[in-house]
Amino acid sequence: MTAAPTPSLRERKKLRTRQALIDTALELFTERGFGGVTLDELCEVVEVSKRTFFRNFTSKEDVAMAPEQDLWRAFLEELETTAPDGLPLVELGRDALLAALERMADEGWARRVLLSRRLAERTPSMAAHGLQFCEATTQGALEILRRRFGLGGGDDVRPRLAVDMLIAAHHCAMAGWVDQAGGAAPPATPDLAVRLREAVAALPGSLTMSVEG
Amino acid sequence: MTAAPTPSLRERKKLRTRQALIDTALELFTERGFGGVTLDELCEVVEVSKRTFFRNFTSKEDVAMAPEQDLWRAFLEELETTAPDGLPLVELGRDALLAALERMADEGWARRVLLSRRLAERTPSMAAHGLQFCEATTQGALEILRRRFGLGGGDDVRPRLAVDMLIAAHHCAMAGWVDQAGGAAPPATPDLAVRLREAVAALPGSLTMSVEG
DNA sequence: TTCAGTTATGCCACTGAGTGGCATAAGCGT
DNA sequence: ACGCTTATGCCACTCAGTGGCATAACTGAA
Repeated sequence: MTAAPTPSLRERKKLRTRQALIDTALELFTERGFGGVTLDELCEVVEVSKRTFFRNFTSKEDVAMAPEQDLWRAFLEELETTAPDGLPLVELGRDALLAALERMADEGWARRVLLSRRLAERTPSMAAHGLQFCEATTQGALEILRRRFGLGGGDDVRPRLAVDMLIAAHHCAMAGWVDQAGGAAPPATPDLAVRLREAVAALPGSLTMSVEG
Repeated sequence: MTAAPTPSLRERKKLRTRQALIDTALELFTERGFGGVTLDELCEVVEVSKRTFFRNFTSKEDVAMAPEQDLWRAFLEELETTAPDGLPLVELGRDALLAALERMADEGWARRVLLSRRLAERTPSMAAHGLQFCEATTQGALEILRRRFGLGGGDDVRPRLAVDMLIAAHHCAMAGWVDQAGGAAPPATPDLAVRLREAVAALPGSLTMSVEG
């Protein structure tokens, strides 16, 4: 929609090293664990100075969480351009997230996210970094909602709760998707979309659910 | 209920240095910012070796988030001993959290949490650490629910969503409480309890809320 | 009080993440 | 071929966090 077809050689080169860093990092971390790989090693493999690494990513955790960050960035963009429709806020967000998900269909995004999540499960600092980015996305989403629709003014906590619910549903969907992917079939983004719909649909039930039943 | 009245001199000493580290850390961080204070400085003020610091806390962020961790620990204990009652899961959790909150009424807990949250607002790594601890608490809560009530077996996502909703409500309550506390009156835990009740009560409305209304 | 046994602490050296400064090379427009 | 911009490389540095080992402090019993 907005991107140029060929964003100049310099840009492409930068993007390529960035991608190489992400892919190599996921590979090495998966092989020997997050703590078992130093940045110096990673940089040596990719043939890049450590200084360059930190111009592309904010931290060691950041490079391994990059795939998910792409999704959230796309989500905010979708939320920015989507039509109100009078839908419930949660469903509005859900549709924006689904649209963002469809944009990720290309290349090996699914594979990368899968590796990233598996890593995050056994690496607290990665999990923390991911959650922090979710929080930042929440803030961004609320800002958009406030600006576009005038929501969240004063002390109305409902928009915030609605966005948090959506993200909770996403976490559930992602967790189930990652677990399922352990078996034979390589996981695909459509599967994740289905799970997200299910999780959002389960929200009302989980609100009223009681311990016996 | 379970604690001993005087847990031996050694224990008390340990607790004292721990508390001194927390208080001094909050003080110094508030004064000069999280990044503006090195652990060596902190340890020098408290007259403790850096090695000792890391026997009490897992990281620099950890010491500043200790007050909130106490709350979550108490929450899990309450959840462990609370009666089912046939209440909705979210309300069960809410009551456990309220009970935990009442346990925090003593001393300057409110003041410490306030400082901690203010710090976390402008220190991403602290926010991340806090979120990660919430996530760990969620896992712990789900484990308790599964063990005590057989919930969450198979692929039922509802318990997980319910717990996440509770935590989202808590975040809202906490955020509002911290903002309000900026004025004159020093904030108290009862105020936080009220806000938590309100936030939980707002959950159904936020689920159905639409953009025009 | 003394004497073991336990446990917290201090000290020291070390790894590795992350930063700042500055020179250089690579892409870019003319 | 020429400057101009921008990414990169290199170097030295700070500081968080860890491991090992000696020592001091507490504890419980003789």
